[in-house]
Amino acid sequence: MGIVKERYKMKFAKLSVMRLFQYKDFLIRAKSIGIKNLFSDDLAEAMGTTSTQVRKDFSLFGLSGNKRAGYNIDDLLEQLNELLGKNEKQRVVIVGAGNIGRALMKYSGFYKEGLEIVALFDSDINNYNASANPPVLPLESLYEFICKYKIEIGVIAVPYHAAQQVLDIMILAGIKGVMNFAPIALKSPKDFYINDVNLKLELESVAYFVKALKMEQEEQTNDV
Amino acid sequence: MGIVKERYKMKFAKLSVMRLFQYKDFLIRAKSIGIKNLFSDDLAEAMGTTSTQVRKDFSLFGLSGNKRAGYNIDDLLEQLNELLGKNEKQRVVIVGAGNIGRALMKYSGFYKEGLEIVALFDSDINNYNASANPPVLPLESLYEFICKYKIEIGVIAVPYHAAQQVLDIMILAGIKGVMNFAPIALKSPKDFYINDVNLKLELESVAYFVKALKMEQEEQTNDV
DNA sequence: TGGTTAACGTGAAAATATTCACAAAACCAT
DNA sequence: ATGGTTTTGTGAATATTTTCACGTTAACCA
Ligand SMILES: NC(=O)c1ccc[n+]([C@@H]2O[C@H](COP(=O)([O-])OP(=O)(O)OC[C@H]3O[C@@H](n4cnc5c(N)ncnc54)[C@H](O)[C@@H]3O)[C@@H](O)[C@H]2O)c1
Ligand SMILES: NC(=O)c1ccc[n+]([C@@H]2O[C@H](COP(=O)([O-])OP(=O)(O)OC[C@H]3O[C@@H](n4cnc5c(N)ncnc54)[C@H](O)[C@@H]3O)[C@@H](O)[C@H]2O)c1
Repeated sequence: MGIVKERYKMKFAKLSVMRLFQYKDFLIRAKSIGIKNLFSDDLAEAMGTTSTQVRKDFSLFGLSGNKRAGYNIDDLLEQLNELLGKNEKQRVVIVGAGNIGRALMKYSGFYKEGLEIVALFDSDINNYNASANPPVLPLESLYEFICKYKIEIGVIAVPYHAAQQVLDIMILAGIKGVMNFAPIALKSPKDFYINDVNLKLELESVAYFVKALKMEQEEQTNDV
Repeated sequence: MGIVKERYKMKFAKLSVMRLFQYKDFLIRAKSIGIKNLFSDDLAEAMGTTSTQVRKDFSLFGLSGNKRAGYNIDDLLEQLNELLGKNEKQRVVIVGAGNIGRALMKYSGFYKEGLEIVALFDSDINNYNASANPPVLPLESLYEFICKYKIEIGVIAVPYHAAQQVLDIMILAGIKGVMNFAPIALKSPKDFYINDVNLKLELESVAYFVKALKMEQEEQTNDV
């Protein structure tokens, strides 16, 4: 019964999962500057949330600390790594070696967390570079590559009109989840995970909320 | 009373706002291929949501269509542009001319939506390029630039240890909201809007949920 | 050593977000 | 015109997430 409940939570508490990853990053940093223990208050302060939220997140996933002494960073990190699966290395392919694809490729932070970008794929012959590390390969070899190396994670960084076609190849070849930068709602089987990252939307929304804040202030000034 | 309610909703229905921007993008595309009208079902299908969600979002913001005839794209786009503020041009500065900063700079899609990237700033002299368009300028000129051109929107694309210091300059100079790529919780006044975009987190979470899906399937196979 | 108390852990309550269910309007066919 | 059908618009219900409130417990202190 308890286990079923846990599974259920794991499936639905998406936002908690996201926060756990963030807690982990902060803990790694705290550890690196010599901190050994901290309280839920400290974590909350660093993460811009509340101590209740921190403890609730931990509670949902069965992570525990010590009454009055807070959390031991080493213990907590061990539990988090277990839970979040740092220990298995995950290989990732990126399709689209343009602005975004290359930016991700050059970022070194993924590797530390067990995510290895093993290859990029592009349809433009001018972008091929088989001897680079990671290599940029022709789109035509995508299917075979995924099958051969049993890749499960992909990134879609192609223009929106090519995104579904790329995804279809990935699904057929055995990929189970993607991070998608193309601004389009992709179709996939139910047991496939898509994480849409729409950077235009993210920036537009900043402009919107800035305007909204401004209007709110004007209103308050005009009131009373 | 009605207006107050609307304002309240505008402030809190963040996810609805985000979806409105997405509806808008889809409508622009639909219009460009000659479509004149569509139903909430069509929109829902294209966006990967439900028609109820679409109508509810519209309802919250007072957007309306025609019973039985659905929505006229031109009308709807006009209302959306009014609401989401396409009509004002917004100038944006990016701090950090590295992988992410440059990827954003090269993306042409912002301009169409009234977002103009007017300059990048960096602390590394090797990245300066005052004659490029947009120019890459020294960090030292950031404060003055923002003040001079009354910029309100910023992007933070620097390493995490530099992010707060960059934000502090921006706040002081009059910026009102940022999109932040640095994986750290930034401190800002209450009337400042921060949109955190944590790409490592987004990719890690794909790996996590793929694993979670797999475990779920295994469980189902073992059950019965 | 036993009382104090700071901090955790977690049900219950509140706030948000989504989905349901259906009335009302618009169009169509007759 | 009239009845049937389609689609919108929206309160009410449900689901999810966050916050509150407080019991519990282990560390510290006198
Ligand atoms: N760069 C940004 O800041 C930004 C912002 C918002 C959204 N996006 C979205 O992210 C995606 C990628 O953007 P970008 O700026 O990197 O684009 P880009 O044009 O720089 O790169 C796209 C790459 O995909 C390749 N490509 C095209 N069709 C392909 C196919 N069928 N298979 C394989 N490769 C193919 C192209 O050759 C190109 O190298 C786009 O969907 C874009 O809308 C990007
Ligand atoms: N590239 C990615 O795929 C990726 C993925 C996840 C997170 N991020 C985050 O996004 C941010 C930017 O990443 P990136 O890959 O573009 O990094 P980058 O190292 O390529 O670029 C950072 C740029 O910021 C400049 N800089 C450093 N300190 C500065 C300061 N005080 N003021 C102005 N400029 C300064 C550097 O000179 C450099 O040009 C980082 O915080 C990183 O953690 C990036």
